[in-house]
Amino acid sequence: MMSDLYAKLVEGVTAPMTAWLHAAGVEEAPFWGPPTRAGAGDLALACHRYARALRKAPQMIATDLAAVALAHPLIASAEPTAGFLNLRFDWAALAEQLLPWALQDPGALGFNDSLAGQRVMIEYSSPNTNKPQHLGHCRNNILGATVARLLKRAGAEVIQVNLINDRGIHICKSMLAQQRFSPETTPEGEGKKGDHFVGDRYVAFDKAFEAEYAQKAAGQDKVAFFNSEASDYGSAARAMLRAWEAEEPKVRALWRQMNAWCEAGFFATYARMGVHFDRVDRESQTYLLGKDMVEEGLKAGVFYHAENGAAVFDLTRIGLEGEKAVLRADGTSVYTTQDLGTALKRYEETRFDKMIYVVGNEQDHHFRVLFGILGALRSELEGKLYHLSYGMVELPEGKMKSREGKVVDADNLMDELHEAAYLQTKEKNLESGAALDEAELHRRAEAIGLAGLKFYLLKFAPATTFLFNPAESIQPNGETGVYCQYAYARGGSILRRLGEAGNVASAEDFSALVQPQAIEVLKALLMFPGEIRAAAEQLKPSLLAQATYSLAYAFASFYNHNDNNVLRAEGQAQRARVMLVKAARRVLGAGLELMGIEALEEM
RNA sequence: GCGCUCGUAGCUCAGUCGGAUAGAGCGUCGGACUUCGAAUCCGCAGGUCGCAGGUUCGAAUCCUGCCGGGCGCGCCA
Repeated sequence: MMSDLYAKLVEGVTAPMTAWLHAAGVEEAPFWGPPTRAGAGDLALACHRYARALRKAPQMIATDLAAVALAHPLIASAEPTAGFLNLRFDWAALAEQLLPWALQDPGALGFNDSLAGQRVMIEYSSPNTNKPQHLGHCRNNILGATVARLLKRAGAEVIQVNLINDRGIHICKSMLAQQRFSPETTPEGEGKKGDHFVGDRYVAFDKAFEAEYAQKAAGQDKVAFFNSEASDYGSAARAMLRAWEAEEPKVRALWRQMNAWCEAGFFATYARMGVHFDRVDRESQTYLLGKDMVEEGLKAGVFYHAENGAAVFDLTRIGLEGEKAVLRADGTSVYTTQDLGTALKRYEETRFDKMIYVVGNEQDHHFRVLFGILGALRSELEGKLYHLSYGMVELPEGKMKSREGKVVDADNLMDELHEAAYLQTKEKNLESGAALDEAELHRRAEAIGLAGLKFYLLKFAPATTFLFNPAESIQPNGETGVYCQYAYARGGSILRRLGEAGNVASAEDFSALVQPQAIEVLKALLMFPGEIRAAAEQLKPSLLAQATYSLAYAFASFYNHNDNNVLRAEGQAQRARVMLVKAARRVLGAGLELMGIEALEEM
């Protein structure tokens, strides 16, 4: 079975009160939630809104409802306060159902069927093959991979797709630099990852062009200079793009080689991050798509010809201003054209129910336009397209600017986090007297470094622009992935110490779980599935990170408090606590897994 | 100029389909290791929720105006 115990519980507890309100003439469904006031209980209802309809003071309504609520066996107390009704669960009684559920039911791990039968395609990463990935790509990759896992957990069939931009003027720049400055070199020869090798060429081109610009056209518009005949480098790059489009064999061979190197580097990075795709599209294969859609749209009146002959879409149709060209006056495509074609091709091939684009918020406008046009062309696509927009990542030193070389390279970042985690782990294990071999230290360091990075990238709502603090990310204190890993490992340690006594799957008496720390763990376990479901529905992995942290925090508080000692407990008290530890670890493990974080048995 | 978005504690961020005394982490300060791993834990202090109006039983949340930051507004990608 797969159930959300909390949802069931709330349903069961509130049904009689809903019926009571209904009988009294309240139409709307009452909104129950945790009290906003700390310590006020487990479930609350604001009764003020019914005062008018019932011609009764809120406090009186709350008092009447309290009597109804108390009839339920799992309600320990019902207090009317200032027009609010605050309910408290009987946790010891609830634990009797809750712990077996948390130990066995997939629903406790967040499995649900809210998207069952739905096919969802999610596009993310989408790098350009002219330079290695940086911190911004990390956020994109981790966000995309985690959303994909959340959607799967909600029962969806998920297709993860990467659209690699492997063509265009940017890759021609790298190609040109390679051809002119270092034709015989290879990544292997230089001992470099292919994407870094190609990135070096891109930088070399830019340097050469800057020198030319400084010499020939300083002070003038740089882009205009690049696009003019006056620039040798600009002209050569454009000539190479034309040669590529004409499928000139030598240019194509160089292009294939450069892209192969770069992609090999990308996929090594993906593998390290635990990211994988079901499908890889390349713009070299998609950039001509969409033209026939424009033809079709012209006939249907969705597009019209501007004065100079360009095919355009009237943006006022979708509440925006101006018009958007989908074919230039000379009949060639623009970026939007291929996006239209790619989207339709994917839809025809997969018949997705939903298509999610994980792309930075600087493209918010582009996607409004794209979705508007697609909806006008194919009404069945309306409501199926979603832009998962996310904010930039800033650094303690200031904003990331690729132009100024102020970027954090993804591979270097992972190396640095690994190194810091290695030193930390080595030190802690020396303190405790454990001598670990180097291989094991590095294995843990890698898991810890990545946990720090991933959790930090997930803990903020996608729309938030946030400041990434690398040192903070791998701290074992605070709201971090490492903290969650540590709680999991500590739970494992307790179970190892228990040995045979840890083989417990049931208990008769849960009254040992009345300590506040134990109740907080039960509460976190109970709330977890709803948070996972919300994370999937709202495409907000930050809810997953929060729910996992909340559980880790409650659990840490539990095993640190002497009253909850498991080893020294006996009989039913020990059995109940063992179940709690196992349940917490099981669900904690699920949270980590959903974030793509490795759960370590020991740290 | 227009559009979108943000402005909450010293710092980084939750909370925003209106609900009670606005939360968390870090940092500061103060505690807890003969007790399941002190990488963990417990506690104190800290906020006129950018400003000014409005809507109502009730506003960080909704509306209007203003101030300040970010991102966009191409027949670029």
